[in-house]
Amino acid sequence: MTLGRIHLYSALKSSLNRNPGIKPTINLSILESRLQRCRNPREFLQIHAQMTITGFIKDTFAASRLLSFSTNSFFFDLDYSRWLLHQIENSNAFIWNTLMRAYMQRNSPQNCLHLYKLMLRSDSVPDNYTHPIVIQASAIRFSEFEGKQIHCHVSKFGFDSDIYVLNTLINMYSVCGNLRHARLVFDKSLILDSVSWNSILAAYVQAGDVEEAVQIFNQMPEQNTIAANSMIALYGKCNRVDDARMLFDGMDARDIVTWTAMISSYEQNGLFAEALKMFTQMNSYEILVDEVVMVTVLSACSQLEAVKEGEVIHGLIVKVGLDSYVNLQNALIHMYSSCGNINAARQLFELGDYLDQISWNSMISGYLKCGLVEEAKEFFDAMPQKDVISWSTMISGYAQHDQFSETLELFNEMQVRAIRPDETTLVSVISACARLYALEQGKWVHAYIRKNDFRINVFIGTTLIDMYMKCGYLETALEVFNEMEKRATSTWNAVILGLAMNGLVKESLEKFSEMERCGVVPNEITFVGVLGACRHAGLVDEGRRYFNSMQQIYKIIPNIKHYGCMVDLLGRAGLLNEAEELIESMPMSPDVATWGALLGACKKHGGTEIGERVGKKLIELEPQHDGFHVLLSNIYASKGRWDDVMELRGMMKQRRVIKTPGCSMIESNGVVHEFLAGDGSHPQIKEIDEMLDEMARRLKMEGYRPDTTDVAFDIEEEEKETTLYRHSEKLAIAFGLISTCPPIPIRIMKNLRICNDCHAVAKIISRTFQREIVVRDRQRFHHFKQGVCSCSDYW
DNA sequence: GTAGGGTTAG
Repeated sequence: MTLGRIHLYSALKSSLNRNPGIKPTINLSILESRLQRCRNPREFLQIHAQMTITGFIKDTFAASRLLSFSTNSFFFDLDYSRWLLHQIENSNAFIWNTLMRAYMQRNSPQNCLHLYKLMLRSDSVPDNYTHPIVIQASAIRFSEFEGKQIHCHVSKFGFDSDIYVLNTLINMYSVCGNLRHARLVFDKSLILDSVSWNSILAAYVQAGDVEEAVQIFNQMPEQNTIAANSMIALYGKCNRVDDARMLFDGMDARDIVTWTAMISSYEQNGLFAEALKMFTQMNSYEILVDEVVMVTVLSACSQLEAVKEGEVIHGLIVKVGLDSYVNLQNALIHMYSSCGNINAARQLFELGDYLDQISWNSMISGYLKCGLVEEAKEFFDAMPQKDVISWSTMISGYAQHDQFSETLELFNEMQVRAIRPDETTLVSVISACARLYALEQGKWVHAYIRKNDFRINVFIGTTLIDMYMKCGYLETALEVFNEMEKRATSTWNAVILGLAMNGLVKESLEKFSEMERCGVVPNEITFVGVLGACRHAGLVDEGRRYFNSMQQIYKIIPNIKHYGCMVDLLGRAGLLNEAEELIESMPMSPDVATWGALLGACKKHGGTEIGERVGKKLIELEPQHDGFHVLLSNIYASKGRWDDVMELRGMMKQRRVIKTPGCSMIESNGVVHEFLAGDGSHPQIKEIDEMLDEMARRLKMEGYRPDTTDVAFDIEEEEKETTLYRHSEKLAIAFGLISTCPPIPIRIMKNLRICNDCHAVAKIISRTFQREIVVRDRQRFHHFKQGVCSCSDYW
């Protein structure tokens, strides 16, 4: 197009040259009036040709009018203006500035800077307007290197004391993160105006340095609205919403930015209702709303799932004509889908004129939020363009809906398509590995992270620790922890929970002390870990102490999980009455898990009276739950009350309660093998049987007697032993002995809790076969080594 | 020509 116009220009010029007789005159006032009427490139080119022929183009001011027009006209692109600039013989700084500014307006700082270089090589000398433009260009490119070079030019050309130049320099250094230089320019500057103060304040605000920002703000000769607005926003970001509000209340001139900053402060601190209240208040002052405040308020509605308020705001957006902002469209899509109204979101999406990648991605996440995983996948597959976030949204969506195999599959597909995942994607993938116990996959992702230079940030690190802990890889988990530069509370939590889960109770509680010493504030989850640690080791007194200090020192109100831990801790220690009293004292209604803990304790400690009561209650509450029937039946069985056992089994049959079969998994050469109790379906069952016989022989030599107390069937002792003998974990151990070699531990995952007998057997096997055995049951880990278990037989 | 508010996708 540009070339076409230039050809057109040449044609016009030569035609005018061929008719020297009709050489029209042109002067400044004619030029102005003709430019004013100029509506298309042809007219413009005629003017240009005329100016060239008449030599009027040599008039620098006239030439600048021409160029300026071209940069503002919609029918020329800047390549043309640039060509035009090179046609001008007597150009000056104003002309160069005009084009450089035009490049900035069109978001092209690189062209702006390139032009500056050309300018330096030309006859034109930069003026006081030139440097602010190019400094801004390097700021937009976050290029401190370029900015510094221009800073040198500023000195060279003697603009050291131009306040515009200095203020732009402060801004550039602050944007590039060089606070020190920003401050240096500020301090050296002899004239400071409100923009200088606002700029240096902005530097500290951007860096999140509240203390320094407050100091600057207080030193300011006059605290203007712009500065106060930034301070409100900064307070909000630093969780100092009260300070923000105080400043807000003290202001006498508030504009839309002030209100937005305050509303967003509330929002960032989770005070969504307060944010909405502020918005209502703002409207009563008849302040004109804009798209920024609307986006903020819609986000509050999403968080509150306040669809009614969201609809009102939607109406307002349409009424004031802001509905063509794509950001607002997206915020609306998000709001509706967060509130569960996927149809409204879908409608907006389908009717939307201005959609972008975020709109598409928001729809995927909308479907996922509404639990429509398949629809999300269909939408994902149909997308014209997928970016990392599309992939990551879908991948984490699968993970959040417990579809872990799909998570890994989609991640693999991403690899096949050679799309580089980002940290967030990896977090979902690692957590899926943890949930699937897919240790090999998880290790692969860890290696992948290292190989591809991903930063192990807090999230990735914490997830890796969690995965390794859940897979029983303590050392690697701790290695990751030690290598991390930054640790959040959740990171400490992962270690505390993980160590406890793996039976290292002492170490777990030590980590908690270390956390306190490091000044990291524990949260609810930390205490779930700490109390869980106490529970695993039966540390009743410590447990009570932590339970109290959690409330008194850290002001954490115990939740149902904390109560559950305490009930379990007390119950397992045989303090059945105290456990039951604690349940009675709970402010919230106890859940099934809490009663279940008590029931388990009753089974362990023969608390038949409480057990029967609790068991019956639980069965009433959850008639389909197999575990409670089994526990109660075990309680009856241990007392030889076979009639009650039979009755219960009849009831189970009648209610079609299916007892979850014990299932153990073991990974060998990257393949996961599954064994059910009494399972004879494995292709290597013959060898497994032989190994089981060998195991039995050695066990006998060790003087082992089968522990049949967990077998709740009214059958002969010998038969009980046979049932025990084929428990899924024993099959898996036998297979592990055949298929893996020392010193690699035999790693087994079990869906239920390990029974007394298998526990005893695993201990002996670990000694007589000189093999480490790691069993992860649904509660915790058991590391068997040299005849001892990490749980110290307390579980 | 320089300075302020933001979220919407994981």
